[in-house]
Amino acid sequence: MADQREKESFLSFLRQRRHRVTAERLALLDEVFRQHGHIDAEHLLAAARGRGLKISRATVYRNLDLLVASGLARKQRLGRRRYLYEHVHGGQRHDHLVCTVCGRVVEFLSPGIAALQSEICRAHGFVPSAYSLQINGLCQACSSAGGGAPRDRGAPAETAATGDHA
Amino acid sequence: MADQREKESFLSFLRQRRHRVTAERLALLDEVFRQHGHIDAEHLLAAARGRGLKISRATVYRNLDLLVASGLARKQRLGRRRYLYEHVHGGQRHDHLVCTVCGRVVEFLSPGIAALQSEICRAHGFVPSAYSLQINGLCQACSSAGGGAPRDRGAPAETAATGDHA
DNA sequence: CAGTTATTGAGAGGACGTCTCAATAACTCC
DNA sequence: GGAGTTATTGAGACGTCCTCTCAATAACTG
Repeated sequence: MADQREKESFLSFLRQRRHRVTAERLALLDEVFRQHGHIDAEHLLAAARGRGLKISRATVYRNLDLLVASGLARKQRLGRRRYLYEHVHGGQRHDHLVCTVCGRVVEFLSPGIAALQSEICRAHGFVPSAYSLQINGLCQACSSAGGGAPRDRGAPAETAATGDHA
Repeated sequence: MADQREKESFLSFLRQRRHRVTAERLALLDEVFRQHGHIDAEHLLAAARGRGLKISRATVYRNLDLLVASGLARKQRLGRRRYLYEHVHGGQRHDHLVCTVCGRVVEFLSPGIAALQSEICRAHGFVPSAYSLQINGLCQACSSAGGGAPRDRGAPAETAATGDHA
């Protein structure tokens, strides 16, 4: 698996920084690779514990941030309150459509937008380190499922109520 | 002042929804107009109280959200933990550059990006209600002040949150 | 003016991290 | 391998930023 390469990459990042390769880090790393798509710290913690690992919340957060620092993950606020972490795949930047009704997240790529962003940064003498673009609204399913009848007691995105213009 | 028109607009929004025009709402509305640029609920609360108003936190949040619902404001997570509310001026959408060092927020307009976003939504059958684009990085001042800026790689840390462990 | 009901205040509650600190365990060096 | 050094860990207290509850209050309505 390509996971192997990422793992290597993380390990060498650790060593370069003189960080230690602990059992917890490795376990967590495995746990991360087990996740598909977005990684939620609290879920990750629960999952790890569910699997019998004895690991503390602080350790999860610390190491997730380390993963970000290593460049392997990206940290963002999607949807509601939590941060979401996600793999960074070969420098391929993507952004998100978040359904305010069902919470579904759709990823999309837009080189065009990326280019415009770079241009804007240049224009402002701004040195970017992270982008975050997200569009909230109704996904196809929810909008065809009848306007405004939320049939899901889940956790719709935070900007749900904002009647922002389009 | 154009404030007057916005106030009107909010009042009629209230009436339409059969909401009441309370003293607190009006005071808060004034307070909001007193703010320049971004509105921070906690600051707003402090400011209102500092001015002698007796108002509860819950009321501030409730009414700020109402302001958003009315379309007069937008609610976003900029920078770190808090939400920021900001006026929506005549449908003119703008986005933000956020400096991870000094926290400065620079607004910018990009019709090009807006257009691409609409196109993406169409392509996904997605009905957008709110956009949020933000770029974190170093503002001109901070990057030329050079100094302690983390020099290492291009690690995409979302906020300065993870910029520790030097 | 009386009645109905949205709104308020105060503070409890809760989500989500972040921090502290003593105990532990990875590395390093011999 | 063993000792020493020090990064890392776990547990939980702590902090921030909202959100909720509920009885009291005050806007509208007729």
